[in-house]
Amino acid sequence: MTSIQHELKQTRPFASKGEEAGVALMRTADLLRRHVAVVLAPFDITEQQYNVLRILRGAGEKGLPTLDIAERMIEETPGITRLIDRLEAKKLVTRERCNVDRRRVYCRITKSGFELVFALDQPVQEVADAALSGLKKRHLAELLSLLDRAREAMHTSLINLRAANASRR
Amino acid sequence: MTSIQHELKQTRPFASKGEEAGVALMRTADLLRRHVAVVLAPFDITEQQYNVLRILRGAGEKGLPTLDIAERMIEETPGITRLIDRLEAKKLVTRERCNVDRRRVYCRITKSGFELVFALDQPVQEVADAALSGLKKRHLAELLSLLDRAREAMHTSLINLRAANASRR
DNA sequence: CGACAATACTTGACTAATCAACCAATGACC
DNA sequence: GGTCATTGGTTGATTAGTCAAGTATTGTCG
Repeated sequence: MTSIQHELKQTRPFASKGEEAGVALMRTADLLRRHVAVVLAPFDITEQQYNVLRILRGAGEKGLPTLDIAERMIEETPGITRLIDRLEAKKLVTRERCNVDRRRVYCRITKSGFELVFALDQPVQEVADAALSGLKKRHLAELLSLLDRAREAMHTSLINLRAANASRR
Repeated sequence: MTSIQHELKQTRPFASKGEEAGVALMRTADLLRRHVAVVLAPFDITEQQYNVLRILRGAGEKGLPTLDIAERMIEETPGITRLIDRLEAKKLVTRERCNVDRRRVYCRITKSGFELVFALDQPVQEVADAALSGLKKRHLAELLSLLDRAREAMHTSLINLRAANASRR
């Protein structure tokens, strides 16, 4: 009986190693996500909102068009517009329509948004390191390389899957 | 520049290896989650609903009390009651109050719920294997062991974190 | 230059997740 | 046996996520 089976009190075995690794992967990520959420909660922002703020900090002065932000999110987010609506309401970002290409809306982080992300830098790093403290440096590097390798295959297969699914209608 | 930085078009470096591994972990898991979601979509159930059905299949005839299901979920779900409400509405599970301990509500999978999970076994396993096809057997085993090790530390630290946060009020 | 496709969002309608407050049943203790 | 904490679950209010359809702008090509 593997550790993940024990954790989830599973009675039946996994159909394949891939399925087992997949379940372990999603569960581990969820646990980590919740670590971060606990740190963010007192500041009244969600992980996704925090993710946007960090992206916009990285983008600098000129900001970034809405959909470019969506592309850079850790977790895919179709509701990017309303996500940014909420950040705008909190005055953590501003939006401005681009004059060169009037379809685009540039988003920029505000001063108070910047201060918020900055204040969160240390606690977030600390919680991430603490959460993964079970792994030594060498293990972290190994994990990273395995994950990179896994994602490579997934990136193309997800596109294919969706295309196949869409055409089925 | 690492692969995850390139993927997210990140301009600034990660503060620590832990943070970088954490981001890679959440992104990889999200990608996998979406693979599964695409497979489940035609059957009109979400990943969480599917997770509950699989748990109840494993539980067998006698079923499982509501909160016991919550404990076994891959992703933590405070909204377990309403999640099962929806499964009940679809006639995929039934609920019955326990006569021995009248606080408990036992949930059981129905015949059509069982048939649905059964029909999904193969496609779900296939998509998981396909998604992780970048990793050879040996790699999967390594990944699994690294994830197990990571979760061990997280399990206790999350409880502590939440307790510390709660008492701060 | 005019039709048509593509891009970059936005909106509406709906479903799902979250948190706190609640209620009922049980267990523990004097 | 009566109080009080605990357990197991539900509900209400709010926020967030999702999908499909819509609008405005731009780019393409005959």
